[in-house]
Amino acid sequence: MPVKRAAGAHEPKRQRGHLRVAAIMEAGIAVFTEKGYDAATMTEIAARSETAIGSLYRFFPSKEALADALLLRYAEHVTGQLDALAQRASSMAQDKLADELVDFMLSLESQRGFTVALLDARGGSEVRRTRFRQAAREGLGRVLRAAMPALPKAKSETVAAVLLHVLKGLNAIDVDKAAARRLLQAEIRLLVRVYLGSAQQSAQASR
Amino acid sequence: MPVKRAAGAHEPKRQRGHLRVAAIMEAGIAVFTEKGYDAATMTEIAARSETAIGSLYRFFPSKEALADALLLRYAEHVTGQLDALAQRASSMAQDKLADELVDFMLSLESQRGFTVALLDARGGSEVRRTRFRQAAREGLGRVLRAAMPALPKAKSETVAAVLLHVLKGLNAIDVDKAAARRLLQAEIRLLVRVYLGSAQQSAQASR
Amino acid sequence: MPVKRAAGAHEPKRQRGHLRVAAIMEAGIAVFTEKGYDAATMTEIAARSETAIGSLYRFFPSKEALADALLLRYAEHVTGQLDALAQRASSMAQDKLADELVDFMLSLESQRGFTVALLDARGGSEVRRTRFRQAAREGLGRVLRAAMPALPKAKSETVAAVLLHVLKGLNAIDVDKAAARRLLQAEIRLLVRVYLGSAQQSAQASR
Amino acid sequence: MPVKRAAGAHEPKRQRGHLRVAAIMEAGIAVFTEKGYDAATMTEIAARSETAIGSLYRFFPSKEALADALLLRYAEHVTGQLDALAQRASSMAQDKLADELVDFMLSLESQRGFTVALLDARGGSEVRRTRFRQAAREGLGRVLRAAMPALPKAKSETVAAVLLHVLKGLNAIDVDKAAARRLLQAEIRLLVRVYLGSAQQSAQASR
DNA sequence: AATGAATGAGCCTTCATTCAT
DNA sequence: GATGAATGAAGGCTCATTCAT
Repeated sequence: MPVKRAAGAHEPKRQRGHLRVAAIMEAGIAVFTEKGYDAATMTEIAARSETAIGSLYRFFPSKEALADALLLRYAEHVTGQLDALAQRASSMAQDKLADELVDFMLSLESQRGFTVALLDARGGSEVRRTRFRQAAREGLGRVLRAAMPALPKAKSETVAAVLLHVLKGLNAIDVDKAAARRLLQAEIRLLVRVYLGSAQQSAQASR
Repeated sequence: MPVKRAAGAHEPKRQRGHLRVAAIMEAGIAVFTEKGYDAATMTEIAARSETAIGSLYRFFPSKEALADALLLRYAEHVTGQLDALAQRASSMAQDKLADELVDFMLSLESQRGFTVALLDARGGSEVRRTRFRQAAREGLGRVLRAAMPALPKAKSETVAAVLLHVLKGLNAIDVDKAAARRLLQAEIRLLVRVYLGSAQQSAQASR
Repeated sequence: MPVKRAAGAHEPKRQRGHLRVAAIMEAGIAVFTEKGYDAATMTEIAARSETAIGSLYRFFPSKEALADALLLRYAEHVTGQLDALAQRASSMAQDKLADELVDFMLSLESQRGFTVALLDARGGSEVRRTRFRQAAREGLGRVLRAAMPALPKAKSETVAAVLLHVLKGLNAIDVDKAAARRLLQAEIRLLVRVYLGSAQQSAQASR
Repeated sequence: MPVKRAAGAHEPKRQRGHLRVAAIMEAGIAVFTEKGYDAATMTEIAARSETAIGSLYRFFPSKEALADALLLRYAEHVTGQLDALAQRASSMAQDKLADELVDFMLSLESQRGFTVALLDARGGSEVRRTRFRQAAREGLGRVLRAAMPALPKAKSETVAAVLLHVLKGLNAIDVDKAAARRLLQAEIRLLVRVYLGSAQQSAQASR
C-alpha cells in the first residue's frame, strides 16, 4: 500500500520513538521501584534505558511527568483488567470472585514497591495519586456491582475502597520469610472471601 | 524552699531544652508527614520549630536520628496502648474488642500520613521501619492472644499482621469528603468485627 | 577536508573539556597552595577557573579526587625529569650533577607551597602523600645509583630521602628578601655538592 | 609571710587559672598534632582539657590566638635550649656540637607533627609562622657564632636557615619502618657533621 | 530531532564564637 | 567569672533541567 509506504518515511522514527518511550518507562519503573521517587535520578533512568538525558526530557518534560505517565499507564492496565473481570463476575460464585481478585492483585506483584514508590510516597503531585486511586476504586466498584447487583452504588464505593486497601496488603505487607508470606497471602484470601460474603449479606438484607 | 531554688537554678535550662525538643519533634512529624522522608528538609523542620539549624543538630545529630527518635516514641506509645488493651481484652466481648481496636487506631489519626512517610516510604533505614512494624505486630498479637486463648501463636502473628494492615486503612485511605470518610470508617469497623469473628471460629475449630 | 570536518564535529567538545580541566587544575594548584588542603574550598576553585561548581564535580568527583589528580600529575612530571637526568648522570661530574639537581628543583619553584599544601599538611589521604614521596625518592635513588654505581641500594634510598629533603629547602625555606633567597640557594647548592661528595666517598670506602 | 597570705586570697584563682591554661595548651598541642590546624576543633580541645568552651575562649579569644600562644611557648622553649647550647658551644668539638644539635632536635620529637600542623600548614596567620622561624634561626645562629667565631654574621644566618631545615628532616621525614628511621637519622647526623665542617672551613678561608 | 556538557539552587552537616544565666 | 546552649555562615556535594552544538 502506497499509504503505508508514504507513512513509512516517518514510521521508523515513530517506531523508534515508541521503542524509546517504552524503554524509558521500563527503566523508570525499575528505578522508581528500587530507589523510591525522590532517590531515583533522571540520569540513572536515562542510562538504564540507553537514552540521552536530553531525549528523555523531550518525551517526558519533567520527573513528575514521567511518574505521572507511568501511573497513568498502570491505572489503565488495572482498569482494563478489572473491567474484564467485571464482565465475568456476574456468573461467578462468590468465592471464585474472591480468588480472582486476589490472584489479579498477586499478578501485579512485579509492581510491588512501585505502588509504594509513586502512590504512597509523599512528594509529587497529590493529583496524581488521587486520580489513580479513583480509577482503581471505580474499576473495583464495577466488578462488585456486576457480582452483587443488589449492592447500592454508594455502598459499593465504600466496599471497593476497603477491599482495595485489603488487597494491597497482599503485596505491601513486609514479611521476612517466604513461608510467612505464603501464610499471609492465604490469610488475606480468606479475609477477602469473608468480606465479600459479609457485603453480599448486607446488600441483600438492605433490599 | 532551698530545694526548689536549687532545682530552679538548672530547671529553666532543662525546661527550655525539653520544650525545644518537643517543638522540633512536632515540626518533624509535620514536615515528614507533608513531604515524606526524602523531601523533608532539616532546614524547614528547624524553621517551623523556630530553632536554629545548629540547635536542631545538637539535639538530633542527623536527619535519620530525628526520624528514628520520632518513630521510637511513636512505637512506644503504640506498644503501651496495645499492652493496656491486652490486659482488658480477656474479659471483653469480641465486638467490643473490635471497637476498641478501631477507636485506638482512630486516636492515632493525628499521625495520619506520618506512618506512611516514615514507614512505608523508601529512604531512611530499613531497620527503622522493620523494627517498628515488628513492635506493632507483636503488640497486636498479644492483644489477640489475650482475647482468644485458643489462637495458636503462629496464627496470631499472621492475623496480627493482616489486622494491622486493615486498621491502618482507617487513617491511610484517602477520601475527599468527610461523609465518605465516616462511611469508610464504619465499613472498616464492620470488617474488623467480621474478621475477628472469623478468626475466633477458626481458632476454636482447630482446637 | 572531510576528515578535518568530521573530526571537528567533536573536537570542540573535547577541546573545551581539556581547557576546562586545565583551568580547574591550575586554579586548584593556586588555591591549595594559598590556603592549604583543608581551607581550600571547591567553590573558590570553581570561581577562579570560571567553572560552575557542578561542572567541577563532573570532572573531579570530590575534593580529594582533585588533589589526587594534581599530585599524580606532579609526580609524573617529577619522575619523568628525574629519569631523564638519571640517563645523563653516569657521564657527569659530581658537581655538575649537584647543580643539575638543584636547578631541577628550582625549576619546580612555581610549585612552591603546593608541595607543602598537599604533601606535608594534614588532611586528605595519607596514601596520596606516601605514594608521591615514594615516587620522588625512588626517582632520585635511580639518579644516585646511575651516578655512583658503587652505592649500595639500601644506602641510596637513605641518601635519596635525605637529599630530597635538603633539595626541598630550596623552595620551602621562607626568606623575606630576594637577596637572602639567593644566598640561601647558593648555600644549599654548596651543601648538595658536599653531601654528594661525602656519599661518594663512603660508597667507595665500603667497597 | 603576711604578703603571701594576703595574696593567697586570690592566689588560688590564679593558680587555678594557670592550671587551666596549662591543661588547655596541652590539649591544644595534642589535638592540633593529631588533626592538624583546620581539622582540630575548639570543642574537642575544651573537652580534652575538661574546660568549658566558654572558659577556653576567656583565656584564648580565638582558635588562632591559641595556636599563636602554643607556637610562642614552643619558640621560647627552643630559643632557651639553643641559648643554653650556645653557652657550651665555644668549648665543644665540632662533631660534638653536631651531635648535640641532632639530639636536641630529636628531643623535640614529641612535637613531631605539631610543627607541621602549625608551621608548615597553610591557613592561619603568616605572621605566626614567620616569627617562629625567625626565632629558631636566630637562636641557631647564636650557637653557630659561638662555635665558629670566624663565621661572619650574614653567613651564619644563611647557614642557620639551612641547618635548621636539615635538622627538621630528623622528625619530618616520613618513613615506614623503624629501621629505616634509624638509618635516616644516622644519615642526617652525618650530614650535619659534614655540613658543620664545611661551614667551618669556608669561615676560616674567608678570614 | 538528538546529544550530553553545563548550570546553580539547594541539601545535609559542622564548628567558631557569643551571651544569657 | 564560669558555663554551655544557641547561633548561622559556610562547606562539600547532588541532580533536575536547559541549551549550544
